[in-house]
Amino acid sequence: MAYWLFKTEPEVFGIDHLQRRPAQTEPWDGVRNYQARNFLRDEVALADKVFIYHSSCKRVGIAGVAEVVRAGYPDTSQFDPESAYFDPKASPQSPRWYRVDVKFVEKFDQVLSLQDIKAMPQISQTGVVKKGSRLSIMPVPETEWHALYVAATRRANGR
DNA sequence: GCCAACGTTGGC
DNA sequence: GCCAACGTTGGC
Repeated sequence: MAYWLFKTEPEVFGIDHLQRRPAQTEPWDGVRNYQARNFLRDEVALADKVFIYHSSCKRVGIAGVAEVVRAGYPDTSQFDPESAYFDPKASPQSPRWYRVDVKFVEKFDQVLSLQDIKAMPQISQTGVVKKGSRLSIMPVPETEWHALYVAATRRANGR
């Protein structure tokens, strides 16, 4: 099993939206970056765990956890001329963009802030701490996942 | 709203 | 295939 971090703008779709979805499940679509696409298509697997990261908002950081319930398959929004994610160069015969389905697992009582994450000496690989990292789908090394998870739940317990 | 960093586009 | 111009991301 692998671990990931997915960025999202909580005003558009955040951990609360995911929790309220039917079956608490949602297709993670609209990713239009090749490096992120490659992860979704080739590497993100069933049962992988995902940190939901809130960006471009007041409380930037990791808000909770989701689980992959369907591995990569074509993002149908690329075929829909009505969609903001429409891509005229894509076709069902040769899809360009992929998505996975994720299911809500838990929401942390408090967001583990980017500031706190950057202050953790054991976090160096997870892209979010790197300057200029704009990837919206990024791998999290297992050891860093566990450290982040402990930090997030410790905060949630009020210490 | 600013601006640095990055990805993409397109002329050549 | 280079690279300048442009658009977007995202923390602050």
